[in-house]
Amino acid sequence: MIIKLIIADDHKIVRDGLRALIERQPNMKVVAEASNGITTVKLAKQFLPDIVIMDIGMPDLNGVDATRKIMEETKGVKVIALSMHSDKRFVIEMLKAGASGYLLKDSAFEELTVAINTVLTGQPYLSPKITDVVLKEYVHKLPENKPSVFSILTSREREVLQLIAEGKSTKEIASILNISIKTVDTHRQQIMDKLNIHSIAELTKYAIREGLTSID
Amino acid sequence: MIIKLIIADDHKIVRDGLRALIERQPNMKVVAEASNGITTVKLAKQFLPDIVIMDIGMPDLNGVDATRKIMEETKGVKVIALSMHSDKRFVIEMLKAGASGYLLKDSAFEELTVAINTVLTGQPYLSPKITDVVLKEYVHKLPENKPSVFSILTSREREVLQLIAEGKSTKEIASILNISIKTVDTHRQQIMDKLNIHSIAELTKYAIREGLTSID
DNA sequence: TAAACAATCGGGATGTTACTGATTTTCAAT
DNA sequence: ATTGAAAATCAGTAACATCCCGATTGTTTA
Repeated sequence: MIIKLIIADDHKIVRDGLRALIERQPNMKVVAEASNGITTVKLAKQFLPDIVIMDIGMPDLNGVDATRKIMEETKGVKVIALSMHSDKRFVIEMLKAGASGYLLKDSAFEELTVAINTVLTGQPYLSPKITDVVLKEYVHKLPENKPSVFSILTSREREVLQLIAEGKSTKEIASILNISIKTVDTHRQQIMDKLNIHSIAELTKYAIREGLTSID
Repeated sequence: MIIKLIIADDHKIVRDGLRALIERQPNMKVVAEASNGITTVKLAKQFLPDIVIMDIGMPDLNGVDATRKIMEETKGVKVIALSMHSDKRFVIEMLKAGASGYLLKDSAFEELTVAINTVLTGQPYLSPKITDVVLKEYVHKLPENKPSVFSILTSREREVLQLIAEGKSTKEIASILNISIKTVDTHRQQIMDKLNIHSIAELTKYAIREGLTSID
């Protein structure tokens, strides 16, 4: 039995590469390719493949919503997300939309074949780096529907983080908040421990991602 | 005669795909792969390939500066940029750095083989969509709307800035670049003076805006 | 050739951070 | 009202980072 696949990615050379890799597998065949979300949905309905390999960042219709539509409008078509983002919000949204797998583009091709075979047995497949993220989020969400990623940090910690990400020095922050430098130190330490981030640069990126500061 | 290539891209599955495509060409061989800029330069010096296929957005050292280094430190090694950006500044800087070709990831693989063969005859190759951008720039000599990081900072300064924005400490940077901590200090000071930015957080935001680092 | 730039390094004063420990405040639950 | 947990506060000390000064060497450019 031949496994039928559709490849959806907005970069043709990436599709070409994936097709070359997949067609080295004797039991797999790429029946169609798409470079945007709308076409992907259309082709999925038309070809009813076993698997759609879905990039997230695509024009017209993003991979998440394309997945949702495929789930609504077809039966038995599984979606495996192939993304460069390990951002937990993307992962969660993709899984909510009905994806059966989530792979990072960092992965080796062999991981994709494992993912395809796993997904076809009805089980989900996640990249190891992704599993961690998802489990943490899941555990956090169990007791209450707290959508905020900031359930980790206290409001004071968020204040301090924001000021750090705005480029303020420890001394300046202490002055702005009318507390001692040592207290600011401790807050920063606590923030870094909680987030497992240990540089101002990465802290800044985190704050940007979470909307605590802007890039300007 | 076999054409020797090095593939540099931070996504393993993309490298896997490109390798699969290239190795279907009987006269081409991938002699090495790299997932960051510094390794790419090292491997180029070591293997002296005919062509380096170079992604622009890579950790440690971006594709533009990696290209510049390869031009300085090797002879006869051609670089073909493979980028998802058609941003004018990236194209111009990449060509100034010494790249012989600039392909968009939208391109088909066949275009890459054409590019490789063209570049080996000593001629440049650009994706059709790119040609337009470049010609306008050269013919009309439009003033660059914003002075980019490439015109303000030296290549060494950009290296240091990128590592700072990736969260590396002064000590780590000194170790990575094999220079003294004091030199890194001076570079950072020089960077901050030139940009009139005086915190790691704002430096990080600047690096993000200029494409020297990514938000994840 | 002189001037400017790039890359390298050092001394010394000051500021920041990591690690450890501790006190006070707040506030919800019993 | 008391207890317990979390939050917010602060300090000492060693290591590290940063700022401000100056300096050397090689390369490029006017």
